[in-house]
Amino acid sequence: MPRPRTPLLDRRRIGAAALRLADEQGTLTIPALARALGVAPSALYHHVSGRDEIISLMREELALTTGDADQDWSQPWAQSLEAWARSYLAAFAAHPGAVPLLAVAPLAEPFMHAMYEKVAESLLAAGFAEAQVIPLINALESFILGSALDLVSPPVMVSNVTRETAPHLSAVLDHTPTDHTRAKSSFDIGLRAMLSGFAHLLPHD
Amino acid sequence: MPRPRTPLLDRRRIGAAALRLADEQGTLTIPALARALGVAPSALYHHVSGRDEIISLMREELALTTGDADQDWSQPWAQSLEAWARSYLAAFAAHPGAVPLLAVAPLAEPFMHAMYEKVAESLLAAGFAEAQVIPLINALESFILGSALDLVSPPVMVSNVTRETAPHLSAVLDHTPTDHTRAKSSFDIGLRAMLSGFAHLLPHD
DNA sequence: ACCGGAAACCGAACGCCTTTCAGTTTATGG
DNA sequence: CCATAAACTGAAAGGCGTTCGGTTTCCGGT
Repeated sequence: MPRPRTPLLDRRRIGAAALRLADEQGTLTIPALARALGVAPSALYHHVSGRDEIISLMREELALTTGDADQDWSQPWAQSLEAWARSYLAAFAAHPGAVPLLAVAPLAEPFMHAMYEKVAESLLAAGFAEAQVIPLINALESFILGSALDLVSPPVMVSNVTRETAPHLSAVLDHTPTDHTRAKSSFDIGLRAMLSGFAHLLPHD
Repeated sequence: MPRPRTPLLDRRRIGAAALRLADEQGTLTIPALARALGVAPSALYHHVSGRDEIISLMREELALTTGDADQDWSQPWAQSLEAWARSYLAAFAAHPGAVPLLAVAPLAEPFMHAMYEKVAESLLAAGFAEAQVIPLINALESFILGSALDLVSPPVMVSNVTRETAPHLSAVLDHTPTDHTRAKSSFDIGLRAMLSGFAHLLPHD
């Protein structure tokens, strides 16, 4: 078969299809991706260097399709940061099947820089020390990523054995939902705790 | 070749060898694991159902070799929790090459229950509501897991382009180390923030 | 308007990995 | 003591990631 009159592939389309596929199937294979794109597997290698780069493109696609533009950075820093964290998690949660893939992938720089710049500006304006800003962002990001993994991990089954050998654990588990609201409320409580902890680092506090 | 007089394999040895191998090589393949154990690849399938179960065994091994026994749960809850979190992260950090594998693996229940029971007891005694305990533990665990991934992720390179387009980000990056102490201080600041945030949930506060 | 080179894709092939299965020898227990 | 199960081997199937040579189409310079 010949070269098509109009190209079938470009990096953007590859990333989008890969994200959709990984989200639906939970795995990403080159043959499946090529099939979804209507192309032979080898065609992909004219646009990307390999599977790892495809995963990077998935993260770019995630950043692009995530509405991070509709974010109000003029609010007080804590509200901005909370909104940022929630939209960040929501982006992952929108593609549950792809999270395990994206979690261990190195982040695509250029698309993160714009966000980072805004967060850094907000935190500096709030009075945080320059040496604190990156650790603050990293800590929050680690929490978000860990929460995303928690969100998509299979629900924890509690064996009946636990009841006799671990009374306190059983007691608190009785007060905990087993569905996906558990991960959501864990994120809520952790996010608020972390943000209120950040507030105590400010000088005038 | 025949059945050996004394078995060469058991689940414990498989898990230990897999953890060591993944830590050193960064990847885990059945042929390499079999080679390390001095057996044929097919021999492994008489003890485990497949690769996924081997990864579960790695987590068991991690829990077993981690000194979580030398933990003093009689301290004030915040100190106990901080010590727990630090030893948890240290366990991951001791096997950097295996972290990406372990991060996305479902956790091996029975080995977590003992720890969870202790944490739950400590938090209940401190006065936290029963419905809060599991979310608190989950939030902390998500942060720890995310930090472990951050710890082993390749150092973020800052392109020079950033300097003109993202002045605030550049400024704070100048005050941030690029080596692995960055991830460590991010964990420190996040952990303290989260714990102090937890304290505010207590009624008498 | 032409033509050489690059671009875009296909098909086949290689090497590796996971998993299965039939066979061989040794331990075990009733 | 012997049948049965356990522990391992070797070969083979099927899949995946990747490379490479081949074919057709587009494009830029003259």
